[in-house]
Amino acid sequence: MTPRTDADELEERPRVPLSRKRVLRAAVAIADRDGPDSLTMRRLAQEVGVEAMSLYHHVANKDGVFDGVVEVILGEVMAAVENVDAPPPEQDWRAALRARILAAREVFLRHRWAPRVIESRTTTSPAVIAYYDHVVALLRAGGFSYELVHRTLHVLGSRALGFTQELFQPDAAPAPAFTVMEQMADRFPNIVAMVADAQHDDPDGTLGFCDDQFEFEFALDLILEGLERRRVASP
Amino acid sequence: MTPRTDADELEERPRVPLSRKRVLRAAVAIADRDGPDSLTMRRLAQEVGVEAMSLYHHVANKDGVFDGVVEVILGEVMAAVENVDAPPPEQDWRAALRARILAAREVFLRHRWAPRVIESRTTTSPAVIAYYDHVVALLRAGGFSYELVHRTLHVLGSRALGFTQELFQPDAAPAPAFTVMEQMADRFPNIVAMVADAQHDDPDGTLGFCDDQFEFEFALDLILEGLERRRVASP
DNA sequence: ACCTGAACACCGTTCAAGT
DNA sequence: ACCTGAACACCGTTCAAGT
Repeated sequence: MTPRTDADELEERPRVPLSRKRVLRAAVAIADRDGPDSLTMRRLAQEVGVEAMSLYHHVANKDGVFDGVVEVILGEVMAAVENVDAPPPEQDWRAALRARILAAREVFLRHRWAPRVIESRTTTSPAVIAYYDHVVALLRAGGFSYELVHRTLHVLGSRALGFTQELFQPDAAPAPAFTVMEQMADRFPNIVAMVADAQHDDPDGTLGFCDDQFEFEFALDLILEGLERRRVASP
Repeated sequence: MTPRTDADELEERPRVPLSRKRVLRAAVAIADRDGPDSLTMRRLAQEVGVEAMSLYHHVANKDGVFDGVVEVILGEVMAAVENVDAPPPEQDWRAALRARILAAREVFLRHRWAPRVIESRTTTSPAVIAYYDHVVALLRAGGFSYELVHRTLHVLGSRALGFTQELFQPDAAPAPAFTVMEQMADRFPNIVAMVADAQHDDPDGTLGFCDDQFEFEFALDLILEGLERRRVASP
């Protein structure tokens, strides 16, 4: 890739022809800035300096845009995972997988909207399958039977890619005021008590109630431990 | 509830006034039949025999419809969980929670589109929070510290409600033909090998490659085991 | 080959008007 | 109070026409 190409792709000169890659990069940029809901064909066309109908020469339709966006994100995941520094899986599969998952996770911290888009696809992207293919290889190298590999994919689910879709965040509202807590206490007494207990341990709230990274690693390690236990138990 | 009321609600007489409950029940019916994407205000109005604009007297807007749909579904979950036959959590928290989660899961097997709708809500439904409040109470009765309860909610995630959103189903295509397998083998050699191994164990394919219920319980038990281990380890 | 303008069929939602 | 018809501002997508 020459410097000239980069410059042409960044500036919006009518000369450089529209390409699928440029369309998809613009789509990711819009989602990063305003979220995936604001990604419309008209807006995307505007971003690349063209009329909406021109996009259809490079993508089949709007679903095709989202499919392409998933490809782009998984390209970033693959790059992050390949650069990981970890022991070979034959020696320590747990450390090898853990390091890769946490590296993949960093991509989704940069694109927090991406999990939702990936889960919205009706057919699984080949790029996602390719990622899981690598996970299968790693687990096999770590001494897993195919059967246990298969179960592992189900147990990990999207966590293998480095994200979990939380549908309930106890600390969604950052440290709600006491009055709000009192109102909530009627309907959700146990959760309110749990939050109050955590605030007792950390009165300044400096740590934040949910340390996402800590919680992610806690859950991941619990699961990896259970898998190792089953691996050594079965021949 | 008298028989007369039931009849009035089933038939479409102009006499029985529109109500929020009737709107939401119709919304669930449409989603059950054709999926949540086909749930539009105009279609929903048609289902209850009214013009689209009349709906706005009973729901704030389309988001309000989906919020209400989540309420309806969680009503079914609560009913299913209350009828569960399990030991009290003080005696065996694992059996108590497991039975409730599997009961909740049955609701989502009846409404397979519901997980997607629940996860699409930007603010967590109070009905969902109420469900998790019960889970917190159960774990506390089972001897969990508030800190471990909190972590448990993160580890379980939506599995506490009885579903997991799989983004990769190895058997999505039911037993792909050999030629397709050969093509896939280039890109996904390890997954293809895994599927082939499973077919070797079950040549007729009668079991199906992924037994959803089996996989769900395998993952759930692995997690519950890890949680119990941590519960007894911490004071 | 690539891009465009006008148009179509659909949305969610508003508003003033009906009963 | 509850429901409606017409209208508005937006979609994704098609099509025939431009260069």
